[in-house]
Amino acid sequence: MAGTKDGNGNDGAKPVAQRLLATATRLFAEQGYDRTSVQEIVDAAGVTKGALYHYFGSKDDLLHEVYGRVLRLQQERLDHFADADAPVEQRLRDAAADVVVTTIENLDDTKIFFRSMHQLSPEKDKQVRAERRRYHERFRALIEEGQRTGVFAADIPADLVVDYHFGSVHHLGTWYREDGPLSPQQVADHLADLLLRALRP
Amino acid sequence: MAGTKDGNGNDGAKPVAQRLLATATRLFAEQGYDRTSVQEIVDAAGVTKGALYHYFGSKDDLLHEVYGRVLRLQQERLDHFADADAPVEQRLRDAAADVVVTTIENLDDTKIFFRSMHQLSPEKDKQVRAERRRYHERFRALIEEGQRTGVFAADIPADLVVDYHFGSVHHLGTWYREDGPLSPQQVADHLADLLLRALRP
Amino acid sequence: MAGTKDGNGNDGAKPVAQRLLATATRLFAEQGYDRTSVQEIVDAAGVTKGALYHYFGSKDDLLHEVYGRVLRLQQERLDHFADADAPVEQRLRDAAADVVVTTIENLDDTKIFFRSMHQLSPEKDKQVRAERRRYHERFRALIEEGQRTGVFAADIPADLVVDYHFGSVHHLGTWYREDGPLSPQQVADHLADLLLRALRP
Amino acid sequence: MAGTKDGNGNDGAKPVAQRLLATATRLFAEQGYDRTSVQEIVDAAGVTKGALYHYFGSKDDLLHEVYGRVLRLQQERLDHFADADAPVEQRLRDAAADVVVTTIENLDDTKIFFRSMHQLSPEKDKQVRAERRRYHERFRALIEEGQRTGVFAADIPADLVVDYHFGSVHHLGTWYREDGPLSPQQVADHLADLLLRALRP
DNA sequence: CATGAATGAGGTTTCATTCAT
DNA sequence: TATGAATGAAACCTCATTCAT
Repeated sequence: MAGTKDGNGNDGAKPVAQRLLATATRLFAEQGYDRTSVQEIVDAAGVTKGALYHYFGSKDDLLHEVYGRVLRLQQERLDHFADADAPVEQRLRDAAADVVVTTIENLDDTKIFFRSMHQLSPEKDKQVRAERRRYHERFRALIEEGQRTGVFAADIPADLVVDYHFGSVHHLGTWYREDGPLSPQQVADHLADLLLRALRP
Repeated sequence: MAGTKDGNGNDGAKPVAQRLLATATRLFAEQGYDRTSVQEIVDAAGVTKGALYHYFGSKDDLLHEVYGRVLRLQQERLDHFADADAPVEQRLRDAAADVVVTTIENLDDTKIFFRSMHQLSPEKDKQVRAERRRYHERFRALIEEGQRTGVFAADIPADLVVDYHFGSVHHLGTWYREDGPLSPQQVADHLADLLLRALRP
Repeated sequence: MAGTKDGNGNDGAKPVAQRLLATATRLFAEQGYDRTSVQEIVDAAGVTKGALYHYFGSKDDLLHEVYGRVLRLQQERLDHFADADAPVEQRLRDAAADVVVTTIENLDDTKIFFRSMHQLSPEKDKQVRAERRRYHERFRALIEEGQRTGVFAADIPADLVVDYHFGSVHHLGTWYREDGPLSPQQVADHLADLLLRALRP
Repeated sequence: MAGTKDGNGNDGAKPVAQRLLATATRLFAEQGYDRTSVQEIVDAAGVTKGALYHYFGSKDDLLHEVYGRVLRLQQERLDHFADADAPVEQRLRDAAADVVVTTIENLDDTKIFFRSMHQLSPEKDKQVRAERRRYHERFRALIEEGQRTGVFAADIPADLVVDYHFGSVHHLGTWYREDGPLSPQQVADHLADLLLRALRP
């Protein structure tokens, strides 16, 4: 009786809601939000539409849940590294590398995040933008701190540097392959290195 | 009174095919490819669906045309700067800055490009990927040249650096606003600067 | 007042899928497959398009279902008569007459069958052809048996005789009228008679 | 300069109108009337739509022209054989065989004829039906003559016999293959034979 | 004679969502 | 909790025909 009830791949091991979310995440990442039908999701999850609408108010809700998970995760981790007791260049390096690793480890979620953000309903979009802004500002504060204390070059707007780094993070979904030559940590180290070098005074 | 009947953007001034393409570009950039219906495009362009399908074989074709235009433009400009007679750090800086300026100047096209690439039909997708690869390789060659000649740091994969820079270019559509504090040229100079600094040995 | 709300043929008495199939059959027979729109079918059946596509994968599927029904019916009946314990000329006469009667009794289905066969999708067409061939061969075997045993003229290809008879069956949809002078059984007897006479040695 | 003007397959050898009709006939036979678009016809004939509508009032007209040609041909030939100076059984045999041969020799036209008859506009349909009726009656008269004079069995309605034979003619398009084992003349002889044997008193 | 751009109605199909059970 | 039949709007696309040139 332990583990799964039946033998097919989509058994009842995980609670239905989680299974639906995981399936939707995979399909959204593979095909895009608009190209994925509710029917596909429930078929792949082995449930019926009624079940989906029991747990989620709409298809849009599913997308929002994916966002929520990835946003909470990244914010927590950024706070963790930014609050550490270390020189600012170390804290920035750690934070910059960590977001790369967690992005790669959750590549499906982040692909969806960056590609489908503009497909949320207006109200949810507003909410997500607010959380994104908070994240951006925390990261920017690190850069500004370094600029104030003279360890980073100050002749460049901190906002631009944030977008510079997140551009490369955003882009990971386009080119990173699990079976490529670099491990997530190696990519992270290289990208953090590039950022820190670019900020050398 | 010059041109045609009325003064707004949707009169009959431009040939129908061009008008359709321009309208589609704008709507795709604003709403995304999937969210934009053929009906919306033809209504906004002031023609009927029949006219659209007279000039374009499918909705997919419209997207492909947008891509073609931006790809040709960027490849031409990259070739121009990469072939120049100047030190490699100058050629890379110019190319890196130029792609930022032209991306901002064609922000609708490039937004579509980066967001909707994966929504092309398989055959067209293949074709676009091939052209993208050619672009990528030309850019990478510049970096490798600098690494070989010792003017750029050699302890980082050139491929990764290309994706590093194009991440920030890709990202422009997400944050750049015409009415923001920085002109396209200023953004370009800053981003090229960041790249060149990151590559200092 | 038995059954459901109203007394006309399109109430909710029959399950929706059956009602759709019956309606489609009638309309295909009257107007042809291509000339009958899905909208006409659902309007006549008193449901919406969504309902039709809930039960049938495509318009093509509807046609295929009609075929399936008539093919199964005719094959069963042919097998029944061909397997009987009687002289071959009796078995052939019975089979030949029966296919005429059942064709007339299901004239809508068979009209569609003969007129629209070539409008099936390639894969379904292949399947139908295979079943038709099986039917043809069973019928031919009867003729060949009579030819071998000397009760039928042997100087004519059995294949041709099968097509000779089925030509007249095929043709029934073109000229037979319910209110004409001959009952289905009379037509069947005459046509079987013609076939048997033509086969006299 | 003799013959054709240019080297492609659809040159100007034949007058445009004839070329259009021949092309339409082939396409209608291959794909059916409804499945063949005017665009396909003009593309295959190497002209433009304007040209087609210059010569033919509508797509329907093309179909009607195909019918007209085959109807005139068959009526002429039937009249010729029926008016001959020979015993009625000879005249019937010749007419019955001839319609088979000319049907096979114009199989495209006759396929269209039998399959698409019901797709004519009401007025043209009426006209075609009238000509068909005239043909049918001429053929029936031969049978009745033989029945009156005792050379044919009289216990069967002459109308039914006509449809019996024309069923097999109608059916030719379904099974006859140019590369099959029987020549048109052989098929014709066999089918005429079957008819005459069936009519033996 | 012939062109081909443009029309506008209609084609089949998909889909998120609801609701009686 | 969960089902799945049914909705109805909207999607992309096709086509016979017209008309200014």
